[in-house]
Amino acid sequence: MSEPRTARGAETKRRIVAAAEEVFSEQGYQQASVLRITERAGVGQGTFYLYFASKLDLFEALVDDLNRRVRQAMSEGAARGSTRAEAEAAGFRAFFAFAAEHPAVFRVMREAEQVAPAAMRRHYERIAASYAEGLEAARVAGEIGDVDPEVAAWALMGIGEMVGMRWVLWPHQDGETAPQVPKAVLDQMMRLIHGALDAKEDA
Amino acid sequence: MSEPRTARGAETKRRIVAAAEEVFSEQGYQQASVLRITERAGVGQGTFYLYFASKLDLFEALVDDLNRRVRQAMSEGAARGSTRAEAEAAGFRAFFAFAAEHPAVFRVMREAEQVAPAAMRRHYERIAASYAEGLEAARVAGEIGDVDPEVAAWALMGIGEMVGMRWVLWPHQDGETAPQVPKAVLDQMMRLIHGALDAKEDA
Amino acid sequence: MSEPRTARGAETKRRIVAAAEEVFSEQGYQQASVLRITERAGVGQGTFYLYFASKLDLFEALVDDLNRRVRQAMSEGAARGSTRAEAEAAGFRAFFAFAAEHPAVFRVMREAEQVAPAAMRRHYERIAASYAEGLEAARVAGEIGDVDPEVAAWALMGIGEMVGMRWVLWPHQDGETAPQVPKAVLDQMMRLIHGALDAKEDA
Amino acid sequence: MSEPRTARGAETKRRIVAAAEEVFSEQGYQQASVLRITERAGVGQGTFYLYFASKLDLFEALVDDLNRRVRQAMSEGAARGSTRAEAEAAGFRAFFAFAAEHPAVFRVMREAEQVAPAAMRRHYERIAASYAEGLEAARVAGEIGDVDPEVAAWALMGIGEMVGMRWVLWPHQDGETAPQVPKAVLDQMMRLIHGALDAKEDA
DNA sequence: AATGAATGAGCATTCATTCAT
DNA sequence: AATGAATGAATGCTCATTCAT
Repeated sequence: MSEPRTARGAETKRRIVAAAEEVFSEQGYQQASVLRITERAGVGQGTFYLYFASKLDLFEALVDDLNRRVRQAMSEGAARGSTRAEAEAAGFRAFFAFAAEHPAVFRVMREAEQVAPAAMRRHYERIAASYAEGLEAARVAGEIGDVDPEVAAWALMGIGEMVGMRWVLWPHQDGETAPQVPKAVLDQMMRLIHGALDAKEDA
Repeated sequence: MSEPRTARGAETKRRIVAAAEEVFSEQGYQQASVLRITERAGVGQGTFYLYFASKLDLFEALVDDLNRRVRQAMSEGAARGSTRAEAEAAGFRAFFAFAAEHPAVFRVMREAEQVAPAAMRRHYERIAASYAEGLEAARVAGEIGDVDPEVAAWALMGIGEMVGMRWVLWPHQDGETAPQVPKAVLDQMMRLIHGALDAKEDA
Repeated sequence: MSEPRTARGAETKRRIVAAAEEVFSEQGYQQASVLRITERAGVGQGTFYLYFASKLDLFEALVDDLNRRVRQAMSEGAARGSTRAEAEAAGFRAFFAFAAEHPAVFRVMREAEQVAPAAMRRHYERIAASYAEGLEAARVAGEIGDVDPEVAAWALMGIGEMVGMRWVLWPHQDGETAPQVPKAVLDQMMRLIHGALDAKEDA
Repeated sequence: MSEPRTARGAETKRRIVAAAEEVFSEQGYQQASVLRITERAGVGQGTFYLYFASKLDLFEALVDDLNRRVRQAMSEGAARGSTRAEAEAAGFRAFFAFAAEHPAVFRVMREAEQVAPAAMRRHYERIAASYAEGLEAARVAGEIGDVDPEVAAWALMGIGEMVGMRWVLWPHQDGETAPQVPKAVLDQMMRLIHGALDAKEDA
């Protein structure tokens, strides 16, 4: 197992990761045998071990890859909002859109709890850190109330996860056009979030 | 496979379910072989199939069982609060306490996404329905703002899940005394929730 | 395991044998578990071992039982023919009728080759002996040619088996009315047999 | 499971089929575990599933393989006879010789009744069709009487089966030199057959 | 006489991984 | 770089049989 040394090798590795995302997402970690992944990728079974030390190694690589891509999508989304509140909503919209395209971001991550716990923690911690950073800046700028950025970050992430699972993943039938979270739901959700963050004092 | 017809049989079945909660939680669905479960339960391997049609059948039974118990714990907890806000906080505390005792409520459920998706949906839907009912009553009574009870229910559940995973499950080392969510975190979390629900108007 | 000592016990044993004929015939020796047989018989699983030492013991008992009954049916059939030729045809007709009612006489016997070879040999040898005896008497009486009764007996039995399998067993769908060998086929078959037996000289 | 793509693979598959004929014949379908077959073939247990989808799949392949070989042997045998009657006797001799070498042709086929009924029917139907064709030609040529070729074909096949079982299979002890049907028995049998087929008129 | 509970041996099948080419 | 062949450990499940009641 080693890094590809030629363009052909790099392409082969890329195809294996792409196949893995599909197969892990459709069938879960255990059902997704190395054979099925290599068949989907159109390479021989032995080829797998040129680029990955083990099935678990590939899984962890996929977790990290998904994490990188979902954060990228979210920050690009958020960049399109002109106000803080708009950026926030746009970030969530981008997350839901990514999840609709890549249900693996739910399915693989949830299974990762048992399969690759460290990789799974990294995933959530990175997203939370990113949220927390934005919240802290907003707090300092007085755009939101005096909330604890870390707790708020995890709370917001939990809301996104659960709403996404409920309104993106579950209506999603494999092969069907990916659904969007209904506008009314998204609006209600953002209203709750703004209420939570704007709170200046409380009981 | 059938229901036990004697007291001895009922006791045997109970021991298998208890063993399964431990083993599934520690090792995950795939690693938790039927042999390991029956050894933990102290019964023969074949005995398993007197009471469960398959390993999956037991898993689904466990999901439903955990769901029943966690809802029971939450409603008992909530009953101890005298005001609505106190009841809410007490419900979350009860949830976190249950999760500390039964980490399976996170681990098994997350894995259920791939293993027994229908059972897993039932779990979340039942909890959400319970939350939504309480929120609707509070809304009608004017105790909270004019929120959509269903969206709010899923949002609250997401917060509980994520905070629980971060502050109960992760610090939890198997065998070690079960941790509590730090008071400061719980307070911050409740403050966010109250802010979200009390919102009277919004952008 | 022992003989029943009461009328109730005798009835229980009878029900087990009757259930076994059905289940062995439908599912084969291996698929026919003791549990399935006792369920069909409407008795408890342990009850089986009051009357049979093992599953194999029951199977052998069933082979012998079927053998007794098929020979009984054939000799009763043959007794209805007034001439030798008529008796012969009537014997075959009775065999086919029995086989239609009791496909086990094919299915169980064929499987017995591997499961209980001694019992299976007894079955064929007894029928052959019976045929041979009749043929020898007919030969002495000059009713048939100078054939070797033993070879002829096995040949006739082979014809009956194969024609029965082809025209009784195969058209037979479980649950459907039992078929008869078409008259034209039976006539052709008897013509061949008479030709074979009447042969006085040959190349 | 797929066809071998290299010479090495083809050789491995061949060894598995050869081992299967022995083991199925000696021990029967159920006792012949995949492990026992692969041990006899000298390959790993998993290798089996490279070439066969299941134990049953191999069994059916073996039934078809035996059928092909026994028909080949019979037609080669028959080709050595110069007259029709001689060809017929030579065909039976070839069948008995094959059966002596390959008792599986009885044992496997008889068990196939329960295990793989469709494959077993194919076996008998192919042989019968072959017989019937020859008989029809002989009938048209006036070499035999006016018999129904299909009924006669099944009758002849039944004779061959039963005589073969009685005088080839049963005297056969595994490992011992393969027996031949005694000449006297074969002569008697052919005499019966000629009598049957030459019949010009009958009741 | 009858039975339901219990068991452990046995088996078909899957699969991650290694290796020779 | 690529691959198909090979493997053996692991596992879910079945089942004949025993036994306490």
